[in-house]
Amino acid sequence: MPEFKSDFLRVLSERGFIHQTSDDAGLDEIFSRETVTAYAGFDPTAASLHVGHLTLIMMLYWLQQTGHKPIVLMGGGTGMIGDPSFKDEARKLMTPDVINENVSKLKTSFTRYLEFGDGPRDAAMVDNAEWLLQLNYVQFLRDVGRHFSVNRMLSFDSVKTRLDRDQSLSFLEFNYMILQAYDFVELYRRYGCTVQMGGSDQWGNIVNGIDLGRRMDEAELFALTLPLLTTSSGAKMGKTASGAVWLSEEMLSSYDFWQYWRNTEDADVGRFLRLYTTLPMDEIARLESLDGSEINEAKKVLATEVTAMLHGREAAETAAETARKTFEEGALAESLPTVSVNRSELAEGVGLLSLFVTAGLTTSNGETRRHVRGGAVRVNDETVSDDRRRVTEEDLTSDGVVKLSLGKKKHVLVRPE
RNA sequence: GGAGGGGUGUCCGAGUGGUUAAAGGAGGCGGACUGUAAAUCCGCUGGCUUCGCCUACGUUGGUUCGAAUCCAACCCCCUCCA
Repeated sequence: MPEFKSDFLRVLSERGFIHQTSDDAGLDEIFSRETVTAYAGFDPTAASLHVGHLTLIMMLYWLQQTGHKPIVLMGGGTGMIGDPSFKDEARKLMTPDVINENVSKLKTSFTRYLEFGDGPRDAAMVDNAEWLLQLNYVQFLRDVGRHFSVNRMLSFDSVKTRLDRDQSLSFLEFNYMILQAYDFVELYRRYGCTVQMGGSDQWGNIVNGIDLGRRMDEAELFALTLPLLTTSSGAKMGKTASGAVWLSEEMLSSYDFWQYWRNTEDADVGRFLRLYTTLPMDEIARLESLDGSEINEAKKVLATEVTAMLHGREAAETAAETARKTFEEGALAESLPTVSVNRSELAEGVGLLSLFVTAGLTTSNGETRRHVRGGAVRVNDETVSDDRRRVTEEDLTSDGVVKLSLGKKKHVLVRPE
């Protein structure tokens, strides 16, 4: 691994952020010489970012911390098309309404990581809909399209899977990389942005932007990509049964977010501490060297630190404390996720099956029933074997709640109202 | 526009008239073992008022006692030709 002069690249390098750059020496040069403006793009394909985006966000964080200017580019325009890179088939087109809504929701996730403002090093949030939606087709083709060779575009790995599998790649999708390339040039013109960062799957798109910048403006632009993250056992980051591990509190509680990190595989602890926390390297080295069950301490630190950055220190401490009480004392923690039921309903008795659905632990009565058969369902820590069991006021503990558990890890409190 | 191929459950993928809620795999969940880990083994994996009923194999109709399987029309995708 090369030695870098610039603070930014040194931090990224020692923490394992760098997969590939277009020019190690050139990047190092500009980062040590001046305040660099760099951007990363996020497409509004869902109403929340997920853990997979976190690496890129952390990269932007370090960029700002080491004295440079990050730009968060929302893909309000490119979202109208959909990135075909490495996808097996075309995504469904999203309606402009959904895109706009997603764009506005995604913005909130960045506020804890970056300081936005108008200063030279303040982060900026830009939406490429601003320029992409007004392009004049023929003019665009003449200005930008003439710089692209279809022969070359077809040779990119990112579209090869589609072509090799004889699946259609629509002209619409084929244009995605041109628009992303154009974004880079537009940001260079507007903000003097010279670096684009992204996942390794974006390499082709980014390099296209670099070429286009050179051809149109004789600009010297750079690419910096991140490794595509998987867990040690090869699973993609951030996938669970209930879907992705979302960053939005609305879509995933801070307690569940904390739990996700707490359950990190041993082999990933060090890597994740470096990537997703801001702890000093020697502290990470110490945590990482813990053996056997002691590594659980490191996992708790990891979970708390990552949660603190996203949801705030207080929420993280609460989640940690809730987990400690629940798992280590077996006690009933007040702050477990809670659902409320009508008190009069409870007086009559609520069916266990549907109560689990209400609590969000299962998605159907049938699923609950299967879990009962499998011995996974507990009420106040007692295994339930009768799927017709009803939950009544008599099940209320001295704390006035009923604790429902699915398996060893998922718990929800039911509170009468 | 013409010729051919295809659309199956979360995904991949078998199935070409009946015991098919649909093989197999992946993924996911649960159980055992552990350390809220990994690996391993076992179970589950459409819904419901569950000895039964309902929905489901691109859509809509039809043939039949009976269809994912046969027929017709339509929609979408792919390949080649124009």
